[in-house]
Amino acid sequence: MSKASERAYQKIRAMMLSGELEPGAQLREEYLAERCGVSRTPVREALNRLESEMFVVRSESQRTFVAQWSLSDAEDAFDLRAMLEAHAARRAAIRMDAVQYRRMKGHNDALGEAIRKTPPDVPSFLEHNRAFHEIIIEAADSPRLAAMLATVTEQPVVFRTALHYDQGSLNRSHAEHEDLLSAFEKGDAAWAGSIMAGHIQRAFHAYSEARSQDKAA
Amino acid sequence: MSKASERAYQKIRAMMLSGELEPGAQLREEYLAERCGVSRTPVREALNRLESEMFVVRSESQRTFVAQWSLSDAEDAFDLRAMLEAHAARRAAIRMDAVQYRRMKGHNDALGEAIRKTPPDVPSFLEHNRAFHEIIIEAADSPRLAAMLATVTEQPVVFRTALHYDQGSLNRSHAEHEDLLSAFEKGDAAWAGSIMAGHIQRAFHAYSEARSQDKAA
DNA sequence: TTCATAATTATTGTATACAATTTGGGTTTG
DNA sequence: CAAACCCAAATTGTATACAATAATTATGAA
Repeated sequence: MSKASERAYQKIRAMMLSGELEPGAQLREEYLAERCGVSRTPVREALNRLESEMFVVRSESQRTFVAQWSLSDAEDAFDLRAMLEAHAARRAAIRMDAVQYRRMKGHNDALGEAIRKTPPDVPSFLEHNRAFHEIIIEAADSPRLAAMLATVTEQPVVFRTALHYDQGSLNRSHAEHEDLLSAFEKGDAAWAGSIMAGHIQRAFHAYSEARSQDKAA
Repeated sequence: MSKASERAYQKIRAMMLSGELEPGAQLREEYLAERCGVSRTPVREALNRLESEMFVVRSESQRTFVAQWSLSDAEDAFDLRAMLEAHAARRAAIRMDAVQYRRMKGHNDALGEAIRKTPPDVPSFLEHNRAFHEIIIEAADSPRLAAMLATVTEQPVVFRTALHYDQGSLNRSHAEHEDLLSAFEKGDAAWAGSIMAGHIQRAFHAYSEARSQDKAA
C-alpha cells in the first residue's frame, strides 16, 4: 500500500483501537481525511481495507461505522482463527526448517523471560508471541492462508485479549508453545494442529471471561 | 459496491475468465478504464478487490498483473476451501432450519434433472450446485467464514473445474449432496463435515487431471 | 398535531488534473 | 563493449471539483 493510504489505514485503525472512535460511531471520509492529513482518496482505500478486515461496517446506503462486536462475533472470529492456525501448524510441522525452528525457540525463550519478571513484561510477551506465530504462518507457506489469518488475527478483540491474561495463563501459553516446538521437531502434524487449536480456544475463554468481568464492572 | 466500481470489477473479472486477459499480462489502469467505460477511480477499487481475491498480483513497484496459478497454488486454494466448507457444513448441520433444508433439496433435485439429460445441462448443474453450497454458507451463519469462502470459491481455477466433469463425476456430486442432506436432516455435524471435505477434495482431483490433460494437448 | 412531501444539507461516488514514481532507451564515459 | 547515468515516456498515487444519492429539515394539508 502506498504512503498516504497506508498512513490513513494505520491512523484510523489506531483511533479505533485506542477507543477514540467508539463502536457504532459513523466515520465520515472528510473528517478522517482531515485527521490523517491526506485527501479523501486514500481514506477511501483505507476504509475499503478496514471493511474487508471487518473493523468497520457499511450501511446499505454506504455510510461507514466502527464495527460493534458481539460476544458471538468474537466467538466466530476465534473459532475461525483456531481452525486456520491449526491448519497452519499442521502444514508448518511438515515444512519447517532448522533455521525457522531456532528462531521460534529464541522467541519463546524471550517470551519466557518476559513473563518471569514481576510484574510480567506484557508488551514484550505480546511481541514475541506475535513473532512466534508469524514464523508458523511463514513455514506453512500458503499465501492465501496467511491472508485469511491476518483478517482474523488483527482484530481489536484479539488484540486486547492478552492484556487480561493472568500469570497462570501466561505460563500456560509459554508451555503450549514448548509443546508446539516439540511437535515441530518431530514433524508431527496432527499433534501440532491439536495443540494449536486448543491454544487458540483457550485464548477465547480468557477473552470471554475478561469481557464478562468488564461488563459487570 | 457502487455502480461504476462494480461494473469495472465484473468486466475485468470476465475478461480474465474468458482468457482475453492472459495470466501474466500487465493491467494498466487507463486501458481498463477505457474498456469498462469508467474512470480510473473505480478501476482502482476493482483492482484492489481483485488483488485481495488473488485474481491479480502486484509487483513491488505497484504494477498489476493477471495472477498465474501454479498447480500447487490451486492445491493450496482447494485445500483451504475444503477446510472452510467442511467447517461451514458442520455449523450448518447444527443450525439449519426446515425451510433451508427444503430449498437445498429442491436445488439438488433440479441438479439431478440437469445431469440426467443427454448431453448433461452443465450450466444448469453449475447454477444449482452454486445455490446448494450457498445455502450451506447461509445456514452456517458466520459472516467471516462467508467472506473467506468467497475469496477461494470465486477463483478462475475453481470456476472452470466443473466444465471438465464427466458423467460419473456429475452423478457422484449429486449423490454426495444427497448424503449431505441426510447429515443435515440428522443434525450430524461431524458427518456433514467429512462428506464436504471429501466432496471438495475430489473436485481438486478432477481439476488436477483435467489440467494435466490440457498440458499434454 | 401528524403525516406526507418538498427543499435543503450532508455524504458518498466518479471524473479529471496534476504530482510522484518507475520504466526503458539512449548517451556518455571508463 | 560494458556500466553508469540521465532524460523522456509511461504508469501509478493523490488531491480536488463536481455529480449522484441519501438524510434531514422545513413546509403544508388533513
